[in-house]
Amino acid sequence: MIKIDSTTQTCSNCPIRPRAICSRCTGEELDELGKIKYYKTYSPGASVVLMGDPMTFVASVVSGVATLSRSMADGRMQMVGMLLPSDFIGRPGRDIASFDVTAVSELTLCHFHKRAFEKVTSSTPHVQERLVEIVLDELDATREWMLLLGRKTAREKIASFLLICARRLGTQEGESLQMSLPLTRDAMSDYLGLTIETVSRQMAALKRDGVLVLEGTRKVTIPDLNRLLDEAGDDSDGATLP
Amino acid sequence: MIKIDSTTQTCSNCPIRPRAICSRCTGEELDELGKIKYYKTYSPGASVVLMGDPMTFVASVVSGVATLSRSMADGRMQMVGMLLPSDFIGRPGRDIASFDVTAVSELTLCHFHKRAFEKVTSSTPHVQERLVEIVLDELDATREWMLLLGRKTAREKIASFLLICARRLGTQEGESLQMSLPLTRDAMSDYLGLTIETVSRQMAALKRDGVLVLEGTRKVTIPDLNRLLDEAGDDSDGATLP
DNA sequence: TGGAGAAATTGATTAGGATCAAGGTTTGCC
DNA sequence: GGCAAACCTTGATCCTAATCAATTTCTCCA
Repeated sequence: MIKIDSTTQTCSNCPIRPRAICSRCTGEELDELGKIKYYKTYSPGASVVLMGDPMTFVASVVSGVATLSRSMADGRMQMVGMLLPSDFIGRPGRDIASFDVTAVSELTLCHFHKRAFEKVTSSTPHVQERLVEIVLDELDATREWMLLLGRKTAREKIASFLLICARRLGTQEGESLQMSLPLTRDAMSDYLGLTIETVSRQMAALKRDGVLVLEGTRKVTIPDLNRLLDEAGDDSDGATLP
Repeated sequence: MIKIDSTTQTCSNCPIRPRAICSRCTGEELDELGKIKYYKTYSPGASVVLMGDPMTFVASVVSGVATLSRSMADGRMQMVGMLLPSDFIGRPGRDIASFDVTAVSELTLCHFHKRAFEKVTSSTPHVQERLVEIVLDELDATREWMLLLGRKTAREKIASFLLICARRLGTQEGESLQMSLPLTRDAMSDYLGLTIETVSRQMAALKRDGVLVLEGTRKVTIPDLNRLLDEAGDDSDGATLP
């Protein structure tokens, strides 16, 4: 029987957070799943799946960071999503991966066999409904990202990225907010549709202007979240992560 | 009882194409829906829903073209999707619209009350499954579009757009392919993350280079689809429409 | 059929980010 | 601790697409 640890918001029987899949699970529905899970670890840079590969599993991120991306024949590539702990990888009903999944840090996934997973979801209406919701959330976040890619300036893109990271990874520290960036400058440039040089320059500019404080290259402090929000040029504060 | 007209691939009882929602409906599941549908017409430029509005219906496009878009406080906007006949508008389980829907031509929608629709879907597993699939398709198309917005040149963007239009709207005409563009230059620029001037110039360039033939401003002939595919710089030929 | 307004094209100029090219810093490992 | 490789920053220059500014071409209705 699956229990939800309401403190950590993490399902105690599996690393899939309630918001990811089992928010309404009170009982045995996912029990079978718990029995068939297995863990797998990937080193930084390792490929989890390649576009076109058969997808025989669904999984959730236990620890580390992974990216979703698509690339062109000549090597240009665009990240289309970033996966943090508790995020879900998988396409119920789909057999072929439609993008690359790559580990950007030491990454641990909790796998489930896709068929078994599908068996559970298809026989459990509320899990099915939750799936539609998850995918709709992803779609919303992805469309938000389209606005960023198509219309925002480099500075706004960086600010938006920091904002998204702050929302998911930031910890309050008195007035300000602290976090450790999940991506290298290089991966950031892939995500934002920029070059690494532009990312570096704009980070420097935001630092110079007091929007952020950098300690080393990854540790970021945001002294004033509203200031960052302004810089991101965002209407909606519902920005989430594709 | 819903019947599927296999010739037109259109459900005879409602204008939702089988691929959109009821490909496996052989019987009464959607019967109730057929009774409660109603049609509504919008003139060009009219707003169907605005971001943040309560969404009390789901609908499908009967005729005309609509766009999905998001905009920033200062007026910059980005189209995030284009809806052609048979496409589906709606977010089962969602009460608030997360983008604007606008008619770009005379537009007729077939509406269903959302609650009634949800009742049908939630009690019909295979319709539920189909819903997940529809949203996953949209997600794939949207991610494909992210690659375009983030990494393609203006010329490649135009070529990609033409390719997508050709796939959905083109009619074989001997060796070549003909179609009528569904969007104005202005709407194209919104879709592609460009300005209207750049769209115009690149269309002219592609015409000059023999990739397309223009008759008036909307009628396009593609003499060689492979040439266009090259210009679009696309790996996958699975490009679909967000 | 003519004319007005919308839509599209074309030209000149500018600017934001890419590219090319060195240097600096971290990080990790022996 | 020292070294190498990866990662990051900074500078100079270039180029693509944006911006500003007129026309020109459609469209559609009186």
